[in-house]
Amino acid sequence: MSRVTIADVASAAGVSKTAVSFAFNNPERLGQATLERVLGVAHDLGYTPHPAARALSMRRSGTIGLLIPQSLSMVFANPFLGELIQGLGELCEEHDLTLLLVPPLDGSLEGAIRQAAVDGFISLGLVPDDRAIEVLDGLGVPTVLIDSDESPAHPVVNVDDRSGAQAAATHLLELGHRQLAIVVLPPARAEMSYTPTATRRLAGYNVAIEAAGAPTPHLVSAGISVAAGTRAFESLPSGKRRPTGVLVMSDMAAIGVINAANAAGIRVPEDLSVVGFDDLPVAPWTNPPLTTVRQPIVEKGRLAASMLIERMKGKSVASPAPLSTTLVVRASTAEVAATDLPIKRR
Amino acid sequence: MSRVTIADVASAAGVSKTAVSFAFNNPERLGQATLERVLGVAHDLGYTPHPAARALSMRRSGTIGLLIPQSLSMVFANPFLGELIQGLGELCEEHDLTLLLVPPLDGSLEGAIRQAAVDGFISLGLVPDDRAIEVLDGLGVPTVLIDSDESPAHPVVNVDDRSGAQAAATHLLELGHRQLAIVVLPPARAEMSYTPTATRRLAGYNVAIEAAGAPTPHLVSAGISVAAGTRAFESLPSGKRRPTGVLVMSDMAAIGVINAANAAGIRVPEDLSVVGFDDLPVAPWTNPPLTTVRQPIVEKGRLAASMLIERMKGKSVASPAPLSTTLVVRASTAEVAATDLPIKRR
DNA sequence: CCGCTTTACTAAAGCGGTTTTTGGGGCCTC
DNA sequence: GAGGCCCCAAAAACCGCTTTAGTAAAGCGG
Repeated sequence: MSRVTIADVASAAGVSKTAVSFAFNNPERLGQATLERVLGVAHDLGYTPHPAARALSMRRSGTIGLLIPQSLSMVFANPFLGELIQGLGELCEEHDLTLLLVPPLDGSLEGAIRQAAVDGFISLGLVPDDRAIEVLDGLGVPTVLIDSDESPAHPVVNVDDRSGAQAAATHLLELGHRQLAIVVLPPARAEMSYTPTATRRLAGYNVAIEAAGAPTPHLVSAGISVAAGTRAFESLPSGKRRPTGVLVMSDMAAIGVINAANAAGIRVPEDLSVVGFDDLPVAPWTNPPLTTVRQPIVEKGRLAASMLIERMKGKSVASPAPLSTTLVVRASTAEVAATDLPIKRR
Repeated sequence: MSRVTIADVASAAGVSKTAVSFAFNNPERLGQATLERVLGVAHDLGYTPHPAARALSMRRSGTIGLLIPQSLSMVFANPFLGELIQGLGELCEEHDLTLLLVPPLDGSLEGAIRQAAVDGFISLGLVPDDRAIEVLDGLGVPTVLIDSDESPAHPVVNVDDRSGAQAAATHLLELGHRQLAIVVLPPARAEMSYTPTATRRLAGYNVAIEAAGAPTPHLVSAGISVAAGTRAFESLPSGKRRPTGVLVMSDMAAIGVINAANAAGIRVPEDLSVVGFDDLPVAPWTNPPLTTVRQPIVEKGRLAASMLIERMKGKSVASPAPLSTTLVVRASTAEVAATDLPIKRR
């Protein structure tokens, strides 16, 4: 009961393999009668070209790979990826492409890359000189980077993390907050330093804080899950050094912070202001609704996919300007409480 | 600057292609010295076996396909899929597999299937006699069905939709609601009837309603997005025939219903009780927190993936019993208001 | 009826690997 | 010193498809 091959169809229809192949890919090169006969026989036999054989022969698999630096269960816990895929998906479907999710296999992204039969890669959060990207380059597979550093070798799609972060910090400072904490995104892979995204956001926060002459904020690193946000809250200083405002680099972690605060009897926003980052669809529904920095995630995916598709056609594309971010003020931020005002401390 | 092939490595190392292949796949068949030399040369040249060629030759691609009946942008708007992929992903990574998302291409799932070089398929929400599944069978690719009907030909992973739905309806009825509406999941594909899931949930709702002798509920069909829920609410009867309780087959749509109700000045749960289905992570954060039926989505993915992997090894696996569902009561449901009590109408 | 182009189809050479089979020494054994 | 074994490595077949180059027959103007 093995698979029906092109040779089976050919002999059943009394023609050559070539004719069968033409029937599907080059019908105008066949006579009307033969064409119909071949197609008929192929259909009766339930013939489908073997995708791998086709890919090998045509040097094209009809698939693009999404390079994910962490495990799938980790990264899909954050709706961010779902949003991104919505954007990628639109373009993929438009161009008859399927999307392969490529997480590290056996701890190694490079190994996973080698195994992936794709026409192009979209990399998420990897710096251009990551080993994995170098492997990609060696292979000559077109690649587009999302949330990375500027690179001469690759087109890169970014948002204006810095301005967004700066706006978030400024917002808190204008509400009178001085004692701030920052919840930083963790490195994509254990041995690395901050992700490019985290670095830019951190810079944005700090610009505003320094400009306002506020004290150096307390830094905590936390994953992108609600649970990680909870842990981050618990590691914040308490007592009189407790921050009155927290800048969180991810909405999911921000939700964790809010939950943990509520559980600890600290009211948001009365006792603690929280600002997220992303503006995920859940942001308006949290309790209280989350003040956050909006970034156009779906658009990011769409743009990256369209650029990759251009590259796959052999055209060269330039990195676009970073997409703009905007602060969305909801109810998780408020003026600092009177008792927390710096003036009280004098 | 074309790709480095096995032949390049072979000639550079002064050996045959066989030796190079053995160096990677069968190292013990090579002498120590040759092995090291070949591996060294391969590394220097940056050689990586061509995945498609490898797949063709080995009859194995190291990829499993997730068959998605709708467009990616549609289906990823619901966190359900992200949850499911968390479960699938765990098993994939454990077994060094990557995950290919296969939505309909050019409107045709079958076409997309043919193009996908995978070792097995997981199908979401398709009935066993769907054309797409038939194509799969013809190909002899192992397949596991999620959210489908019982099938002798395929293992299928389901949850106990019926009991869950029945519990949800019973809950509302016990709170005194009589005038109910049901928001049904739409067919997976335009030409089809209700999905297996929708059918089972509907049956569960109806069992409870009939047992309580309540009037026939109003039926509305709506997609799985918030916006669809909003539209569903707007098409509910108003005036004295307005339902006091709504049973929604998806949390996202339930959120839309709540939003729309709030916007229309109808309070949840005082004026309207809403029950969802899924218990997505957002359910506790909605305003008010959503009463809903919990189904173990991640577990569903895990189970389906592990079954598929067994099948891919040639073992045959039986469909497990439906995973259990439980009603989670939160704040979106309450006793029917006095003015709505049937007794008032007499 | 001859040479030329078209039309309709086929043979064979890839695509880049894996795997089965074959063969060439070197070392033992009797 | 011939035969037998083992160890390594190479040759060749194969996976299933596409595509180039080529051929036989048909069409056609003169």
